[in-house]
Amino acid sequence: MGSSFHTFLFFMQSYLTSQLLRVLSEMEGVPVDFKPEFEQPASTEHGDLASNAPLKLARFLKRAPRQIAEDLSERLRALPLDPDRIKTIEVAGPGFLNFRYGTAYLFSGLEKILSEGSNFGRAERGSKGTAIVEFVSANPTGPLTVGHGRNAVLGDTIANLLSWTGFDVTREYYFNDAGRQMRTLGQSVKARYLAAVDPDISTKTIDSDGELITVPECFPDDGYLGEYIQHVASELFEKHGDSLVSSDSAIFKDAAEKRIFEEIKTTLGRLGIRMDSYFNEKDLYEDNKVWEIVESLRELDLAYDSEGAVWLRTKKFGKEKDTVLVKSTGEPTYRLPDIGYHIDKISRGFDLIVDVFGADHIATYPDVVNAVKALGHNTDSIDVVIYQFVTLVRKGKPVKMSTRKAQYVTLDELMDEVSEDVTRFFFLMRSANTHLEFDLDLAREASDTNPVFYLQYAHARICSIIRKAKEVGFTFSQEADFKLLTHDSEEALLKELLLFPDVIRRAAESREPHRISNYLREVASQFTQFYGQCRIIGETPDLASARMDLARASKNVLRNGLSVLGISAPEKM
RNA sequence: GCGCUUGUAGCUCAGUUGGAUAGAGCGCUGGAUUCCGGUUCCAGAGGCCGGAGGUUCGAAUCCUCCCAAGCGCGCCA
Repeated sequence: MGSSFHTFLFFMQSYLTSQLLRVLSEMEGVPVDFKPEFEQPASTEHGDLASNAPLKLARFLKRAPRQIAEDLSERLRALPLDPDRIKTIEVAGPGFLNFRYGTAYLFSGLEKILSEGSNFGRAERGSKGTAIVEFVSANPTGPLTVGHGRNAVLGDTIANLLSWTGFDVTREYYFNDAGRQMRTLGQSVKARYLAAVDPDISTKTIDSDGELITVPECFPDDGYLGEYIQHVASELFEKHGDSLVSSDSAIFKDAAEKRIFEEIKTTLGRLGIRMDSYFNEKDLYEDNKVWEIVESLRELDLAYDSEGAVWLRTKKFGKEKDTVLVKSTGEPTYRLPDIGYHIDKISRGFDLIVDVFGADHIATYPDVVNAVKALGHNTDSIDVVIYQFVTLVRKGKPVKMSTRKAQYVTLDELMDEVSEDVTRFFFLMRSANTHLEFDLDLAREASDTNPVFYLQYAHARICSIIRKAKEVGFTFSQEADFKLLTHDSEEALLKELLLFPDVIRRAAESREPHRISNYLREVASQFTQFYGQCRIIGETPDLASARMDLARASKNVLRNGLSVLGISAPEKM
């Protein structure tokens, strides 16, 4: 089964830590709780793994760091270190200890990549407990937009990462089909329906971001102008004729909601996203749960009445102002059910609760977490991932977008234009924390300037080599002798491949999928360098099979990595 | 005005949680290649890491103050 708990780096670091501690225990002046640290040097000249222990120890031992480094390296050599694992120790720079891996250990890693196949880099399911990732969570008022797309892809990939590192993951979509937004939706549909029934209905013009639009007289001022509203309306007209003219707008709301939700699910499906559960905010109002929360907050003096509304004392959480929890109409603002929702998730016993929110929530989500905490719940398991907004760029200029009105690019349109794989990748190739500039011209390009194709091409090329070998009937030796892999590019590639489980782990822990895309680019690059310098077919059977195994291992890592990102790994392009 | 986030090569962005000479892709300049897929590879130019202080052996990274951008700031979510 999976290996990621005992990753290659983990093995090396714990081995070197134990050996270093052994040596340090014989030296005077070393603090008892001293823990050596390791890092992967930026430059290969500095070896495979480096420790700054001598630098850290300088102030305790009152000796020059380099001197300490020399001393330590002498003592480590005298142990001696296992040459299969560590080939060389060097003292360098201001006092670093640089270690280089032994090839025997690298080759056992290669065997592992091949034998674990699609599980390489994956930890045992459930070994870390359970996690819930809440994402998308758009209310069904219209098609998903590009902004939702970033949320969806980010959430789904974080869920993948958590699953790969051993969590049993639930993907949840939280929505609200009550409230003002949805009423407006119903009214918008009804107005369009009435216009379909009676084409001569009186109209008015409204201003939408400077554009004048003609709508029926009864169309709500902040109504939804998207074309899909008219689709739903004309469907209702075709089906029911004019029999709904005097119906309540709730019927129209329900019809629109059902239709829109189906479309949302279809859109998510195109991206390969399947939710495990849909949580309707409405359910929180059963058993009076949310009202009990208000009472509890009152008892804690965190809620009070004023101007006919109930207020949350966010000032106590360090905010400048208090905020409304229940409107004077008696309707809660989103904060209250959100508090209830998080308490619900905590009570469902998840070990990790991840929320994926847009930058517009950045200032408000702490209120929710603080309230949950004040109510006596442990909020340590809650982790909020915030992503910045997306700007579509065409021909170097930003594409204008206005979410509420008719003028926006839907996620479906984006996928139609640049494909599902490219959409996912572009959302994942930058850290969530930075503004994403989505260059449509670059995304459409099927060349090496487009990073997705670079990765997929490397995979397809390996598949092609395998096919070719079969075609020409090339014979490999039974068992590959990895010792024949002596070329620099072979060793560099193998070392890169072995990092995969660690990259997965770190990306999962920091909830940063972009680390995977960066890493895969590196793998693809290392592979093409190897490919450029070393031939496979045509070499002696021994060398060819060793290299073929290295190529297969590369294919395995590329495929596993792409599958974490939810992107296809084509055999041909 | 206040809060959060961000500021790194011409452009888009990484930067292993404080390490060594700050990197990649694109673009630009120059080269390579009879080949298992030219959707390739190599080299070069390009930087006051927004600015100024501070912390220490060591700062793009941590602290303070400025400057700029994005998001938010009592009954939208």
